[in-house]
Amino acid sequence: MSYQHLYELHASICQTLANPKRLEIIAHLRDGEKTVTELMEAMQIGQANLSQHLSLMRQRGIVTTRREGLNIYYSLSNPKIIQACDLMREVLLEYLENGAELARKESTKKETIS
Amino acid sequence: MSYQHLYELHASICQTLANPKRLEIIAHLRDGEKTVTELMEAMQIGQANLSQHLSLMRQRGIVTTRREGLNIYYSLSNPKIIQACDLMREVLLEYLENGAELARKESTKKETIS
DNA sequence: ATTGAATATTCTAATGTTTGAATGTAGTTT
DNA sequence: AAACTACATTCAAACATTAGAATATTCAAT
Repeated sequence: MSYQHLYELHASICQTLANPKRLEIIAHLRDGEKTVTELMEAMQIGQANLSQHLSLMRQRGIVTTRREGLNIYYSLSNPKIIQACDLMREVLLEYLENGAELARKESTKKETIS
Repeated sequence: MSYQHLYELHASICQTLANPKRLEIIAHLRDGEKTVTELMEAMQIGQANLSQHLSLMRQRGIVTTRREGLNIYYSLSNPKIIQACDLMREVLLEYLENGAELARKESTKKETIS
């Protein structure tokens, strides 16, 4: 298996997390399995679209399913997904704080100049 | 700031990692800053395209730059990015191992059935 | 001032993603 | 077996991403 191909697979994992609805799904599954209906009620999303997202996440190995009667329970397949999401969230928050700081300094600079 | 908006920002961080070339750039920057030319020589990529990827990564706060004469040095802005990438790589590898296992079991199943 | 090297930007065609509407399927209840 | 519930799939339009070609910018050397 070539490195190029590994990067592509790796990218497809990232791609799966690169959508606000899917991140929200992950947040909901963080504390245990949920049915599609439960997710649909918790989120603001149409049934078809939710199903599409879940289907993609299942294909990529992010979630697994279990049927019980009419309901299908979705759960995260690997706790490291939560860790990765949390880390990226931290990167985001640090960026926002930093960006706010930078913006403040920049505006001060401009004020000093003008 | 609404949760929806946070999910969107979070998704845009993930989106930035969701490309094989950009993951490769991150891998190259993992052990220190590099110029565009160094990256270009290390990777199989055109100059314009590399510049586009770097520009996107800079906008999203993934990398920072420093100019020295003609050269511009790029470096990762936050070590947590490496951690997040590593975690996702682990998720991928565990999935591949598992998938291989599943595929083996599935094929055994089919053999048993037929 | 001109030239050359390193990097960035713009434009565009090809390709990929997202979403809702409509329809299909699988299990359950009556 | 017919009707119902929970979920999945298909289709198509809107939108976003990717990459190369051409062009522009920025600094350095002459």
